[in-house]
Amino acid sequence: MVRKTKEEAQETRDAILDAAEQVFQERGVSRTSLAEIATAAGVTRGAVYWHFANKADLFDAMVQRTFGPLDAQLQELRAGDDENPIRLLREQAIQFIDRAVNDPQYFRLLEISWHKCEYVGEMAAIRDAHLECGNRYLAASIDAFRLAKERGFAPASLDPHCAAVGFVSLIDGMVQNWTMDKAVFPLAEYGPAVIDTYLAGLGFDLALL
Amino acid sequence: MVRKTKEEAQETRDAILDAAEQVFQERGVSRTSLAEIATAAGVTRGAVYWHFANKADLFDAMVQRTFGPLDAQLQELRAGDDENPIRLLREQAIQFIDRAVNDPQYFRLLEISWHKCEYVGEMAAIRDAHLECGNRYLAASIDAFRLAKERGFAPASLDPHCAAVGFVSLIDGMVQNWTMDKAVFPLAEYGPAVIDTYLAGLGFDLALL
DNA sequence: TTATACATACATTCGAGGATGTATAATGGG
DNA sequence: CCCATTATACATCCTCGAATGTATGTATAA
Repeated sequence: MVRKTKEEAQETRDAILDAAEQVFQERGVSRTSLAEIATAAGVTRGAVYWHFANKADLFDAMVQRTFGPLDAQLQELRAGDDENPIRLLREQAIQFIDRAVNDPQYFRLLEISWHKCEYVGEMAAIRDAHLECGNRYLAASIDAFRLAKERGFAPASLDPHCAAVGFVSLIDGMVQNWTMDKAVFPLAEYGPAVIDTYLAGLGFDLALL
Repeated sequence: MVRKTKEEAQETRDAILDAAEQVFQERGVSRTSLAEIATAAGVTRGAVYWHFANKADLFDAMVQRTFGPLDAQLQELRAGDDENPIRLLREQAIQFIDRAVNDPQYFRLLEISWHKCEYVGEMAAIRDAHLECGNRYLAASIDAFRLAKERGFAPASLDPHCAAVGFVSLIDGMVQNWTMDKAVFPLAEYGPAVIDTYLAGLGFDLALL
């Protein structure tokens, strides 16, 4: 039970992160002590403090583990050279919804960061990162709507900024409400339908998507 | 500083609730001690414990103070005998947005319950109340869409449940995103526009609203 | 005279953050 | 290739402050 190999050390680190997800989801971030996480992971607080400076650092690592790779997908959106950029925007939104529905770990992270965590104090940095990521997604959406308008897929009256705000708010709102109580409505079914409703309201021809 | 009259006692109670709003917003619910609230209110912990059993009880009272009367407005929606119930639904949604923009106390409560509070443990009861309130609003929205369809204001293909989920999610998402950073977009301006976009996508004639 | 509306003081618990111990893997020298 | 050294990956221990809840004191309104 001492001095593991580097691989084993990585495993315990992952075990701590896994345990943190579980306990954070059950008891909330600020109410869980590092001792609880250690116990859930089958180690002592010493191990936790070895791998992470404090709870905020642990939380940050936990978030980065699953939300970090998400940035790559964002780049894909901006680099997309589809004739109609809204097609890709729609695709990725539906992918996001599908992942929230089917990937339990992703769901846990969403639930924790939305309903089991207070974005204040040392968590403010994480909040800012979260917010900045959201803003980059919004910026990409604005670009997509603007491009689509220039290419004639949307009416000239369309305001790209307003349209994008509504689009991302719609998705955020649906997934957030769904994470509060999955039984209220079937997200996998309603999600795409509501998105298409909104896009139709903007004047897009759904047959072209 | 001793034995006040009943009126004065009510004033200190309100002062404690006011202070709680401020401190909760600044530092988050779980990170603020009752001592901080007491100091901010200009009293001691004794006063806080006299008026409230503990932090959860205080939080509950704080929420009820501003969100309690909201239920009455909900009844208004169900009792509304407008020919087109979506007109009233739209009106109330815009009122909600306006209040979030113009009423600082209302905004504080929204920000606290969305971003500065963890819905776990003893707060779970409050979460459930919050959720139940949301579900009642959703139920009222479903009714409104169903009625509107029956009366021919919407195409026969409209699914009232799905339409209502999208509607409330849209509003929730916009106001939530706006509370995270007011500078990203003008809620008072975009809110109604996005709502109308969505309603148009559902097939409603905006001229009739 | 009693209940109220607090202030003050006290006991207890709990979690954070080091300090320290320690067995072993990794590394370098002969 | 073997051995000594060092760094690693934890476990254990200790101290400290902070927050909670309660108990008690007390002046005044009722």
